[in-house]
Amino acid sequence: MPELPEVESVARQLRPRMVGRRITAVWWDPQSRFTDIGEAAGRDVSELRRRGKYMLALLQADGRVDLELVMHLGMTGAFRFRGDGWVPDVYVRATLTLDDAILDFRDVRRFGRLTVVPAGDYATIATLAHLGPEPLGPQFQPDQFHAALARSRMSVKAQLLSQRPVAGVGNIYADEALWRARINPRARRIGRERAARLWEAIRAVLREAIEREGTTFRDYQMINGESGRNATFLVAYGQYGRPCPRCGETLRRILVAGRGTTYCPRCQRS
DNA sequence: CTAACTACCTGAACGC
DNA sequence: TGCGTTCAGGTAGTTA
Repeated sequence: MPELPEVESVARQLRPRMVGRRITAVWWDPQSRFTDIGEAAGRDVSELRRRGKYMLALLQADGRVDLELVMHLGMTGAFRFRGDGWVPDVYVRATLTLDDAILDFRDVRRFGRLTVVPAGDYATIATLAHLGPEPLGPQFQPDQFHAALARSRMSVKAQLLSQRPVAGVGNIYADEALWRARINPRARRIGRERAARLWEAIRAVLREAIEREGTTFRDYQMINGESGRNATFLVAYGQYGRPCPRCGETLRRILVAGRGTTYCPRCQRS
């Protein structure tokens, strides 16, 4: 379940090996739900950005950026360069041939997506088009975050997962941040003070996870095939049945927005 | 429009 | 040991 820290770690490794290269050919599994990425062929990658859980490769032809390759890892997506101890297997769903390397996109569960859009035009990708601010960027501010949460009547966890109040938070870091901020995942009205606490918790949890290059349970790998080191630091996500490290109460597992959710019934009361 | 629900996908874990 | 069932979860599409 790659979320912002995992995608950031992948982007950091991908960037130096993609930017400045020409995509000479592309292949994708016709059975995948990828839209056509054929337009990427023959273009140069001028920049690799990350927005939330998306990676965006700016593509230029004749020195002008006109297209964008949008990449999402979904649940099990990973990029690997041929060589590097990596040999392609049956789960490779797309291949980008660069002028000096071959890059495979491997995705066991096929939840990942690659698609080419006109530069900056995300009309066909609703989540990206309505994506909230970067949690570690200057646009993400406590008051604005409070106002964004107040605009919806969904539970706070469902809102985080929607990517609208803030970009890049998924199931793992939502549970971690809500635990840290002592907010019940089902809470629907979040006051200014608690919004500010959650704002801080999201930033802290993501910053720490990025330092450890993400959380690996099973599938997430970086370009070099290595795992992230954050899994052993998780306090809430998947820790149900264990005592809360803060108050000792047994952490409970519930379903929120259709997702497994772990929280502390004592210190995350409301 | 909003919010809730479901499908997608496949290996791992579980139950008998 | 073997086989069937359930679970995980980000997003898109559908429904109310």
